[in-house]
Amino acid sequence: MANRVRRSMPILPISIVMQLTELTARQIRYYEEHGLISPARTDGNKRMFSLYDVDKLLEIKDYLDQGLNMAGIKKMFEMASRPQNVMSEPKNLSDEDVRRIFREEMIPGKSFTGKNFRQGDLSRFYQ
Amino acid sequence: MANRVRRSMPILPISIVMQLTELTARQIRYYEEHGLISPARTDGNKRMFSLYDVDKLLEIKDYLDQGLNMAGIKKMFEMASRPQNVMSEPKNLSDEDVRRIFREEMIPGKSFTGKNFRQGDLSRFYQ
DNA sequence: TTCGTATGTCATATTACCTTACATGCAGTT
DNA sequence: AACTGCATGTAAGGTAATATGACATACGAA
Repeated sequence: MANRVRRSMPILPISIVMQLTELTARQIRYYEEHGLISPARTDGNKRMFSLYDVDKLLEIKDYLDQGLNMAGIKKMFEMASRPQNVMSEPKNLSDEDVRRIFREEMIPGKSFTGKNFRQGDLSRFYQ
Repeated sequence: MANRVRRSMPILPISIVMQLTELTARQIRYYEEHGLISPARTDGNKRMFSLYDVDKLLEIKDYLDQGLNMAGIKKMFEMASRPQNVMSEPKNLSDEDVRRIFREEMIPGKSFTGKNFRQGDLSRFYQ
């Protein structure tokens, strides 16, 4: 379907991300400082966030509620970003496969049903 | 489908709208001055645009290319925002009907196929 | 030419964001 | 109780990205 804004396009200023996530600027910057997100920057050094970043911030909130710390959350993201080794057989995945899997499993909004993603967080902003 | 950002939510600063539409700030403000768009404002008076606003700006560009002036474009928007009188019979539309028609015919992204909307303008920002 | 329209450009003001630094509340340790 | 580390609050000082208003300009129509 061709009618969905690119989730990776940096279009949101921090003020809007604060509203969408109910996080403070301090929190958002702190998470960036610890490598959990990497928002784009304008020429003038202002952070610009994508919808993908917003999804990630909501995940971070959730993990924090569950008692994880920065290091733990970072690990979770690292795990989620590589194809998991379900069986022990070598899979012989091509780069293209990896990219497809990443897209389908990691990027929220593609398959919202995976266990890595909670449903309903962004639902108030969708119609 | 529940997975589309509310098109009416003001989330975009003017700099991003400039990129998305390839309009200058001057142009965007001028169109607002003439009542073609009505972006929201922050507490500090900065304009914040919705995706709906972006669609409208792209329409304005198109109409300008076709030689319309501000007044003409405004009329077009007024026309598009009311249910057109296809047959001369009284239709007995309920308020709910009117709202549905408005949604389906006016709001871009719902039915992108109507003659009121050009396809492909925003396509580079969608996937 | 003169006029109107859409847009460019500049000056000046203010907001929204930046970084840095220090403060604070709390959970575990010792 | 005192000490530590972590996540967050908060304040100071700097600047990018807006805002408005005024004047300039290109161009087509009268």
